[in-house]
Amino acid sequence: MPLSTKESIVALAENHIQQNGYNAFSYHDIAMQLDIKNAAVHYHFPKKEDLLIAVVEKSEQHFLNMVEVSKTADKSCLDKLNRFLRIYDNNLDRQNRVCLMGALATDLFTLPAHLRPALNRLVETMKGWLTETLKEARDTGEFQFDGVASDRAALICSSMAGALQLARVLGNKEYKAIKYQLIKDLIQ
Amino acid sequence: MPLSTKESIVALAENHIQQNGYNAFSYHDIAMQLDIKNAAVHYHFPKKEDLLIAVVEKSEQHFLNMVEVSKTADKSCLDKLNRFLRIYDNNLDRQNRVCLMGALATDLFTLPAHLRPALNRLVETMKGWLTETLKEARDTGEFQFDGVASDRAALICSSMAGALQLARVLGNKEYKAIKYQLIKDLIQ
DNA sequence: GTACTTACTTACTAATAAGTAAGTATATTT
DNA sequence: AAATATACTTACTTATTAGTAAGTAAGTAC
Repeated sequence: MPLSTKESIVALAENHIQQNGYNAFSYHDIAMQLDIKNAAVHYHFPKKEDLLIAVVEKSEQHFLNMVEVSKTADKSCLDKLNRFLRIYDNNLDRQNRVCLMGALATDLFTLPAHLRPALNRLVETMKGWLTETLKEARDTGEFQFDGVASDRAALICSSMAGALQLARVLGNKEYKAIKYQLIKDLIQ
Repeated sequence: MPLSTKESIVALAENHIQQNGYNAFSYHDIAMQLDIKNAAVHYHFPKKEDLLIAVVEKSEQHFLNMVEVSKTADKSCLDKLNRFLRIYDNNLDRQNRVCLMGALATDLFTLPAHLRPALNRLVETMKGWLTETLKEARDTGEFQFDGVASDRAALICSSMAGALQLARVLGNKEYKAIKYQLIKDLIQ
């Protein structure tokens, strides 16, 4: 089924944010793309921060859906990890989008305060799932790594966020090199 | 000696960019901080992009100075690596600044085209020096790691960029965990 | 069929932005 | 002493932005 106007606004806003950051798009941009007026966007999301929260919450929902699919579809922890990393691959493929955390981190202190718990929740959810996956993999002997699993999860999240950004500056080859380095460090 | 007005403008712009991004500061902000007028900033840097280029070039110069100091001051490659990582530590200490690459990556495609070679040069310079340091350390047996040294250097650059961003969202504990994980993976 | 809701449009406001043109005071050069 | 360069200020323009108030057309509820 086609997206409602409201859903389309969120999808376009997400894309703008991950393409150029929160400050680089206006309600007018989105209105034009949907062939509606500025005020129609305000009807659905009165303040720009309402739209931002919706984008972050949609992204968390999207991740939780991925987790559900993973439960039945992935047989190994490497499968799970690869599914996780595909989130970043997809961003790279969509015209070098950066990840949502990376896109919002720089502007974070200029953004409305109640964005922060929403973003924190999203990142904790992602890092938490990755931590559990790493623990499980180390228990079964599938992965080997030193230190605390949650620290390793934080390293992977920050590396991938940085990799998408570095790819913009140095090229996409860098992204792949970083990604395979991270995997190799786990399977040895 | 005190900074000239021109130098102060660059220093303040750098700080704004790494604090809140390129789009979140105006010439008016800088003028106010220096108790001069809007147009005085335009006198020194006619276009905002001129100021941006100056910030990136100053940052590269700063790095090259660090390299010179390192040549005589650092006895081991671990000393060199720690000096490199101190760049990021200093950003964390200065009210959770993100690194310049990370700050500009999100907005990159909205920025004037001639910013890109300047930023590319800065990042290549940093990555190049880190690559040489890693090679040297592996040759002497000080560090151990798999794969190509330049890939490992890319991983460290992206991880640290991401770590500063993740620290904003999840807290500074994450930063330290990521940093020590990276070092531990080299010295084992 | 009347009240109410949904999803908008029209038409605006207020604020902020980058950038410019013209003028001025002070120092430097010739 | 006159000309010129430096480092600004004053006063402005143009463009863009988030946000709003009031109106409307089409559907839904009762």
